[in-house]
Amino acid sequence: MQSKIKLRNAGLRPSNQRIIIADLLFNGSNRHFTAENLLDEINLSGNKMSIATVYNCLKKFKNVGLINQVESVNDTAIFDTNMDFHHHFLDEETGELTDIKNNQIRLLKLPEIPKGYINSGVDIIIKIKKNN
Amino acid sequence: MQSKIKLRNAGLRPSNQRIIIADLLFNGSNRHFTAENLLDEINLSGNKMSIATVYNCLKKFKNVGLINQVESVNDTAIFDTNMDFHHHFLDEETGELTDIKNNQIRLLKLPEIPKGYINSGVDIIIKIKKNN
DNA sequence: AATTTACTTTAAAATAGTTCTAAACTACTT
DNA sequence: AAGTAGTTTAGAACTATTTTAAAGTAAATT
Repeated sequence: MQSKIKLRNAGLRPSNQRIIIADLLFNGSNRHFTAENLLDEINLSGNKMSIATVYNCLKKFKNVGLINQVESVNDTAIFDTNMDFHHHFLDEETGELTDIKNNQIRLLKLPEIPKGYINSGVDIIIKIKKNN
Repeated sequence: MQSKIKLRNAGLRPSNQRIIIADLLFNGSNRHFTAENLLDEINLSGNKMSIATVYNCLKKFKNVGLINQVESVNDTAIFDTNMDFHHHFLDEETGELTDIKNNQIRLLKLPEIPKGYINSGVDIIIKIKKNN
C-alpha cells in the first residue's frame, strides 16, 4: 500500500482505481504504455475499470508529474513511467519507443528561450528504421 | 508552373490537385500547417478539394521527402515545408510550434543506433510555457 | 456516527482527426 | 484513339479520446 501514500503526496485522492493503476505502474518495471495496454494489464490483474477512468487517471498522473507523455507522432498516446531525464529511439515503421540512456547523448548549447516563456522540458527523438 | 516539374522530379504524377497544393506550399513562405489549415488556404485561393485528397497528397509529399511531419504530441498532425535540419519549440499550452535555428542548438555525441537499424532523423523538441 | 460536500467513476454518446471504399475521373502509355 | 494505372471524391467507417450526467465514494463537518 505504498501507492496510497504516493498518491496523497502527489495531491491526488487515493481512490480504488488510482491505487490499482499506481500499483501496476510503479512496481519498478513498467515503462512505455498506452491507455489500452494499461487497461489490458488491469484486466489481467483481475480488476475491472472503464477506459474513461484509465484516461482520466493518466491525465491526472501526468499533471502531477507521476508519469510523462512521450512526444512522438503516433495515432496513440504513449506514456512513460521513467521520469529520469532521458530520450527515445522511435522505430518509424512500428512506432515502438526505446529509451536512450542519458549518458549516451549530450546536448551542447541550448537555444535562447523566447521572451516571456520558460523551458518546461526537452525531448530528443532519434528516428530509426530497419537497415535492409 | 514550377510545381509541375518539382512533382515530376519527386516521382509524383502532377495532378491538378497536387499542383494547387504545391503552389501554395512551395512559394517560399509556408511553414507549419495542418491538413485543415491547408484546405482553408486552398479554398481561399479559389480552389476546391476534398479533405481526403489533402490527406492523400500530404502523405505522398511526405513519403517522397517534399515535406516533413513534425514529431510532437498533438491531436492534429502538423506538417512542415522547411526541410532544412532544424528543431522546434513547442508551446505546451497552445500546441504551437516555432522553429529553432540550427545554429542555436548543437547535439554533441549521438547514441549508438541499435544493431540492424539506421538513423532516419533527429527531432529535438523544447517544450516551453508562459512564464507567469 | 450521520450529513454534507466535493471529487471520482461509469457507460454511453459525442467528437475529432484520419483512413477507407468504390465509383468516376484523368494523366500517361501504347 | 484506346487502354491502363494512378488519382480524386463524397461519404461512410474507424480510432483514440473526451464529454455527459447520473451514481458512487472519500473526506470534511457536524
